[in-house]
Amino acid sequence: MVTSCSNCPLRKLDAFKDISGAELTFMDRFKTGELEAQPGTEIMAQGQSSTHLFTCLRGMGLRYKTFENGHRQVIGFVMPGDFIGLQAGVMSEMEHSVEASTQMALCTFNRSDLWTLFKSHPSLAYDLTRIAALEEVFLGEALSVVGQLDAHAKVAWALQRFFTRLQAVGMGGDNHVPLPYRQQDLADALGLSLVHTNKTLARLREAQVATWVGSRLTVHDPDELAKMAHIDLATVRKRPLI
Amino acid sequence: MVTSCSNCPLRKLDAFKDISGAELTFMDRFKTGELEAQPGTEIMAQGQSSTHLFTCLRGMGLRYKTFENGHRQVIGFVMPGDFIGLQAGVMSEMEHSVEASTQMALCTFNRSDLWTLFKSHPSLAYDLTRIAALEEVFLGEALSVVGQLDAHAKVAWALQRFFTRLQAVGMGGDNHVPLPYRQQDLADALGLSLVHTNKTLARLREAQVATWVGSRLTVHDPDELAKMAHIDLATVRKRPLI
DNA sequence: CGATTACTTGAGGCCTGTCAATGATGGTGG
DNA sequence: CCACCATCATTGACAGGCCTCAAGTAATCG
Repeated sequence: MVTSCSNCPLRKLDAFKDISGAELTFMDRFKTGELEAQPGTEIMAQGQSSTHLFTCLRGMGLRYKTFENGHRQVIGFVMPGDFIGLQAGVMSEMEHSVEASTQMALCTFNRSDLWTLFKSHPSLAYDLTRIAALEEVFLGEALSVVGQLDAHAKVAWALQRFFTRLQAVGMGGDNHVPLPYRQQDLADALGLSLVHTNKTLARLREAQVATWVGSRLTVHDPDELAKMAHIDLATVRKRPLI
Repeated sequence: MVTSCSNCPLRKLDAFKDISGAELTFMDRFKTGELEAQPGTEIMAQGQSSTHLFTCLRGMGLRYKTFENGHRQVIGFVMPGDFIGLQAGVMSEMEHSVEASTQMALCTFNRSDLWTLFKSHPSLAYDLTRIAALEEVFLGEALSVVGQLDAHAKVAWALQRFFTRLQAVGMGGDNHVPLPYRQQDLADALGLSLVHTNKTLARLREAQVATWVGSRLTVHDPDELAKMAHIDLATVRKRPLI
């Protein structure tokens, strides 16, 4: 049973931009199907091209790069509404891998239809560019955090981002969200060791600011968390959904 | 005296993709003029929108974000052929600032014409998306380097990237390129202190691998440099020029 | 119920930051 | 023409944040 783009549950959310009826109709043709991915599955692989592009419909995953020496950098976390494979779409291949952390449902598109999208629906093309620019903004912020902040602020920033992003897509209650990652994932995202990440999380827990236990992140003091993250208030942007 | 896009000296370079005559004609109309920027000048400011977009024609600059606590993260370095202001173009505002390090010549475009570009020239829109994706790739790589490598490898990576990128745009001789930045800029890009960056550069110099003195970077041993940078050989991509 | 995976906690060491002082260079004004 | 100042590069000493090593607990699974 495949949900049509017109009935997409994500599109009802406030976090995503509205699009016109004509574009919705195109999207329904653009979408070729759905794909279920099991936890631990690699959805796209670094250095490979792909005939398919995806949008995350349900579930969560992560993007990462691996070095030849075994080190891993988590580039970002994939959540409902995220587009996957833009790099494979407009360049020869992906520069990072994408892996499912939970079970995921993905909308699939044909890469070969992308050019049609650009030719016949410039507003969708514009949205796609905006998505790329948003990704660029996020990476710039991540780079800044990893480069300039200490471990305490790094972890606070990550939790803050998780919280607001997941709230925006309607997951979780008023002071908690699901967070089905491992501490190792967070450590690899922030350029910290697992041990130090663990100890930093413990401090945040003891300070009654945020508690991340068993796939659930509870934020007791959002203001304090944002303050520790050294970020001027979260520019929550409406994002295009493709 | 404004150079037309058809005669753009950059377009002759091997580093940039060719485009069709029709698109060149459009580019000539799209380009509204040129702008000279003096060293130290802020070209675009973090948090502001802009009516103009730019392409770097000559000279070099840098992109950076500043924290409220005064820390600065250099997001990237601007070189000839780089597009500036995509974020301001497709979103409300820039998330980082851009500043001239040397005197710069910039081609200027009207932001309001961007939509026309998307509507009438899908292949240019495609190129623009590709530019955004390339930026994303670079930031992902930078994030990985800053997050995972030690100071020695970080500096080696940066010098390696400077060298190949500047060679690609035809600046410098066969074993040297101009590098008109300050050590502080590099330190802020890599998340290192100025002092440690300086000492690391000294080690690379003593090891006869690369020497960066007085705005000139000389690479004595490219292979060793790439090896120290822990990067599987530099995917040198042709990039779109807009 | 042994094996596996993830989380937790302590101890010790090193990489890198901070502080501080000196040198080198270039621009400016008396 | 030289004293003065500002900017940037260099070098040494010292401290601390974070990493590594190591061991133990908890939870899940076949």
